[in-house]
Amino acid sequence: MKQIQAIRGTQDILPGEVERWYRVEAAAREVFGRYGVGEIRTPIFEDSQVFVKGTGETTDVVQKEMYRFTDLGDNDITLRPEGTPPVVRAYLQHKLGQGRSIDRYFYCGPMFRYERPQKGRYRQFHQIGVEVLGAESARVDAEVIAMAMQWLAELEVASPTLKLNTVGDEETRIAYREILVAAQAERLDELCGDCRARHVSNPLRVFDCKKPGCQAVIETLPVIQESLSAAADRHFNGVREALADWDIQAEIDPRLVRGLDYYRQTVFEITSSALGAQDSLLGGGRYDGLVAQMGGEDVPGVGFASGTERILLAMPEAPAEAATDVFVIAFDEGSVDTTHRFVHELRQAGLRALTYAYGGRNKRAQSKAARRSGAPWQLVVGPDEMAADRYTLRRLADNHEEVVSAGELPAVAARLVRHKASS
RNA sequence: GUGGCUGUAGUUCAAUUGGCAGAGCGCCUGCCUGUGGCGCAGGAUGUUGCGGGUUCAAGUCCCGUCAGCCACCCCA
Repeated sequence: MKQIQAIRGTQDILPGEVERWYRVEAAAREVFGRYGVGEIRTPIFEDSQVFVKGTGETTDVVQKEMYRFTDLGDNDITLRPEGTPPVVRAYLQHKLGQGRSIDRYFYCGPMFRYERPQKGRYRQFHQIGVEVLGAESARVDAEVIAMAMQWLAELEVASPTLKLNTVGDEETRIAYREILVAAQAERLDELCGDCRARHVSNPLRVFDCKKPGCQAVIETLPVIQESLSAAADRHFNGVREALADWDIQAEIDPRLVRGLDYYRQTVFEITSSALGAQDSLLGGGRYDGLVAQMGGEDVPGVGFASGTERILLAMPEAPAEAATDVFVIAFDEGSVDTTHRFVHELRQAGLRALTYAYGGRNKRAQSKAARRSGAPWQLVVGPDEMAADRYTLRRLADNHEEVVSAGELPAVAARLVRHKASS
């Protein structure tokens, strides 16, 4: 029979690896908390319209990457490919905007896109993202970026580079689109098929194309910065000034364009040179208009999404944290019952205790298991100890020993372990 | 969705022109040593990713398929 395996592009996160995930998530909660951002959890699947309307009908994500199906009740369902539209949907559904002018949320969880898997790109992948709704100030854009940078710094991510651009407000985009379409039309025959299609559907996306022929044309196309409305120009300068004021280096990239339709004004991306082709750790921007697009008031928004797998790839290998405090070894068969009783008592006392004295494992096997566990403390139970009621807790790192009776063991061990944890 | 590279024990990797599937580490047992990253002796583990084909003979050659990786694409 064929071995059943995980679906292509999905993976198991195993013990020993999951601890690094905890670290990323814990740092997110902690750093985001400093900015007043609280967690929101939305369903993993939604009505497909959430993404068709939110992410945008013309995007590749919606057109060819969604896990979209009809359920048994004949509903059009999609496994979420990104986090922003569901947050906006929840924001509207629960009328979260009432009472507060600025709402800040982060989410954390799996996303699904049907793409060809590669390192740093999976069909089920994980994102941690932030959405700030109800603020139009450029300072909030800068705060969101500062928060992302702070988080990556705490995670010791390798060489993060912030790239920043503006795609203009509505007024800018209407004016710029005309100029851009005209410029592209002049050299349409030099563009690839995809770009000729984008020229009609979404001319801004032509900037994403990496084909040499298109690159040659792109070099000559007018950039949006030259068409910025006064308001958009002021906003972008506001973001840049705030970042400069907080000593955050930003590389202005006039051709940075995001692939989702809802971005307006500020867009940014943080890449890492440690990653190869899929080098984007995190991307985001402002999405004024999305809330209205999804049926709400005209509420502005700004946020980002990060790829957890990619952050993990760019993070240093953490030294393994011991998952056990005390490992108890039975010297012989006659010591096994006492060994297990001690383990039980240590656990009752709040310690992480482990033994390997099962089914006649010899001392050698137990000793190896103790080493594998990484437990800083070891206790051997043998006939001599039991006869004298004197047991030795031994710290492997420096051979420090504490001799205790059976009755004192849990309390003494708890004190020793706590002392170590706090030092 | 396109093109390419790679799949051998738990793991890292060998296996000459097609010729008996192996090693290190890890794992298990015994001996030894009262607290062993020791020593000695022994042991287990594979439909060589899967399915076909060529051949006296396939880990090796051919076809298909699945998976991973690289580039494109896309994006976080």
